[in-house]
Amino acid sequence: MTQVRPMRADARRNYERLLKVAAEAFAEHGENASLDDIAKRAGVGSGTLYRHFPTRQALLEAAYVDRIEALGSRADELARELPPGEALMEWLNELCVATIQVRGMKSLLGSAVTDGSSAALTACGTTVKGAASRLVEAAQAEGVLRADLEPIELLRLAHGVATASELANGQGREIRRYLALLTEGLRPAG
Amino acid sequence: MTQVRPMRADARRNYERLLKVAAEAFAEHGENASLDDIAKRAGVGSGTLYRHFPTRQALLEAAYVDRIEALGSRADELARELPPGEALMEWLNELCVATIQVRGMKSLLGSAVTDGSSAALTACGTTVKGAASRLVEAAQAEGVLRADLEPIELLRLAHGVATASELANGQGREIRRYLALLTEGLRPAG
DNA sequence: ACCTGAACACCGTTCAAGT
DNA sequence: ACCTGAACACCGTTCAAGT
Repeated sequence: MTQVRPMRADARRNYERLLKVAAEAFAEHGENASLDDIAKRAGVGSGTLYRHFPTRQALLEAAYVDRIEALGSRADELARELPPGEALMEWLNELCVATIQVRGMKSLLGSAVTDGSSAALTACGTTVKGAASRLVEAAQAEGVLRADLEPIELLRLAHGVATASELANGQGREIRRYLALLTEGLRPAG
Repeated sequence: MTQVRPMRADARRNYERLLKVAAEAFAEHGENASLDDIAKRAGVGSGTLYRHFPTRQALLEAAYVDRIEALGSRADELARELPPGEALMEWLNELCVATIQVRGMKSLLGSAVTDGSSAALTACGTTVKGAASRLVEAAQAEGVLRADLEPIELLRLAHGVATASELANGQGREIRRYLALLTEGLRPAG
């Protein structure tokens, strides 16, 4: 573990202002919000932004850490309240909703499950994959989920479902239907 | 129908050079290839590019019209050769492969099935949706596909499957597996 | 140790002037 | 009727100078 020195007071202040402004900017303009504009609105030079967050991904991740953590603890909450199969489906639904409705979250969640992505190894990726693994294993132990399904595959498919719902432009109204189609398959019922 | 006046010789020459160069540029740099660079490489002013193709989408569509048409006729070819269910699955597989492997095609195919997108009404959207409809109806008539599934929903889900496969970074190796998971559902077999 | 902001390279889009 | 390319506004990134 690398020992983290405490930041100088002005550095810490800038860091926090940047995070606050960045969250607003991503919410307003989406994941491609202007970095220069974020620095200006936070009242710092653009170099300062780059010092704290070398890449757009880094800033995106820092701005949404708490939301990702919330998704993680939500998984365990659902696991306590519902049977494994239902807990998994409900969590996937909330994951997809966040993917679509929280602007900037999509690219973050996407790179968390991208093979070979450096972001996949960061806090965000670890949290999401951990949560998915616990729910998947419980559902498989119960016999309500294919045993050959890897947690990361399910996360990728959920990202696909979110993408499909996004194309329908219904602010996520189609998520439950598309998740159900994935779960039940495309063959006629019965 | 609006009568199309033939283009002036130099206009036609520029139009064709732009298309050729654009296809190369999209293949090389992806859908965000620099428009300015395309104009330069085609030896025309940037204004000329904008005259012929007012938006990036318009250029993208023009550059890939023939590939889209090929997907359309491929659907009918498969319908003649295979039983309806297999023809549909094979076509979806080829659609997903094109989505991932032909750079620039993804955004085009995406906007073709985006609700409210102007591109959805263009030649590209009509062709793809027509092909999907024919295959879907045949499969439903045979009783191998859910009767409540709309062709456009299936196209959106296929786009989602392509996205999921893209995240796996396997150049499309996962497409067949992910399509199978969608078709068969996530519950244990048997 | 950290911050600033000018400087650079790049891009999309428009439009007055040209043929 | 069509083309050219300068002009404008914008963006990401770096780095010398400052505190």
